[in-house]
Amino acid sequence: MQVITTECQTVEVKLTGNRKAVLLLLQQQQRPLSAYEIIDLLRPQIGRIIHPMLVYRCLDFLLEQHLVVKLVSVNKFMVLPEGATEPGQCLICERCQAVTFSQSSNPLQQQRRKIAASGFKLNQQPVEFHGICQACQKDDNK
Amino acid sequence: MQVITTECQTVEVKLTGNRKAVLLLLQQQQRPLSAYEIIDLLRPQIGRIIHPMLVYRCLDFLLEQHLVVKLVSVNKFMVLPEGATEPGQCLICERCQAVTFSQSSNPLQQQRRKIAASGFKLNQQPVEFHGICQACQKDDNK
DNA sequence: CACATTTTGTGATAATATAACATATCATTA
DNA sequence: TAATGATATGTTATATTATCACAAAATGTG
Repeated sequence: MQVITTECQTVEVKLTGNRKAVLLLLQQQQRPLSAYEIIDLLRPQIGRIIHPMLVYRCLDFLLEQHLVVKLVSVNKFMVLPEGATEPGQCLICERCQAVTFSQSSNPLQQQRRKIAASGFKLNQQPVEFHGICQACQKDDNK
Repeated sequence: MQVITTECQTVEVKLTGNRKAVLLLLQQQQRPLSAYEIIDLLRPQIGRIIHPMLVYRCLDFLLEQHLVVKLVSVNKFMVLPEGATEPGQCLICERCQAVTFSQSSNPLQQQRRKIAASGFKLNQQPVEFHGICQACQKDDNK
C-alpha cells in the first residue's frame, strides 16, 4: 500500500509500477491520450511489448480512483488540471482535436442540479461539448 | 432528386433506397442503434450481406442532412423525437444504456450561449450526460 | 448518346476494447 | 514461515467500431 498525492487529492492506493507509469505519463502530457498512444509512449520507458490489456487495466484503476477522467466522446484519457475539484466541462475541437477543460460555471451546475432533481444520478465526469475552437475558425477564414 | 418530409423538417435530398432504409429503421426503432445493430436489423429486409461501409455511408449522409444524430459517447445513431428543434440533451444510463432525449432547458441554453460568447463555435449535437437512471437506482436497492 | 458525377459493392485493414485463463506477487494468519 | 486467499500481471485471442481503396453501377447533364 502506498500513499499518493496529486494536485487534486491524496489517496491511499496500490499504485503499482505500471499504474504509476501511466499516471505520470498523463500528468506530463497534460493532454488527452488514447490508450494506444499511451502504449506507444510507454514502450521506450518500459522497454518491452505492452499489451493493450495492461494499459486498459491501469486506466480502469485510475478511473476508479478518480485520478484520471475518460473523454467518452473521443476515447481519450486525461488528468484534470491542478485545482479541478468538480466535474466541469471540456470543449473539444472537431477540427484540431484540442481539448480545453474548465470548471462548471453557474448555468452548468444549475443544469446538473436539475437533472439530479429529476432522479437521474449523474456521474462525476466532465460534460463534453463539441465544436470548432477559435483558432480553427480563424484558419477557416484565411 | 426527391423531397422528404420528416417530423422535423422538409429537405430535398437524394434519399436513395439504402439511405431511406436506414432512416426508416431508425425512425421505427425510436432508440439509438449502433452501426452494426443497423446492419443486423437491415439484413432480413434487404436480403443480402450488408457491408459496414454501406451503413456508415448512409449514416454519414443522414448526419450531414441533420436527419440523424450520433451519440458520440456511445457510438450510436438515432433520430430525434418529433418536435425536436434544437440540440437538447441526452441522459445516458451507464447501467442499462437507456437514452432519454429532452429539449435544452434554460440553464443549458445559457451555458451554450456562454460557450459561444467565449469564441467556441458549438455544433448542433445534443449534449450527453452520463449516469444511472432512476429505474436502475431502484434495482440497485433491491 | 457521351461524359462527368455520385452512389454502390466489395475486400482488406485500422483503431478501440474486452474475454479468458495462466502465472506471479502481495497480505494475512495459522 | 508456510499456507492460503486476494490482487495484479502476462499473454493469446477475439470482439467492436470504423475507414481505406478501388472497381462497378447508376444517375444527372449537355
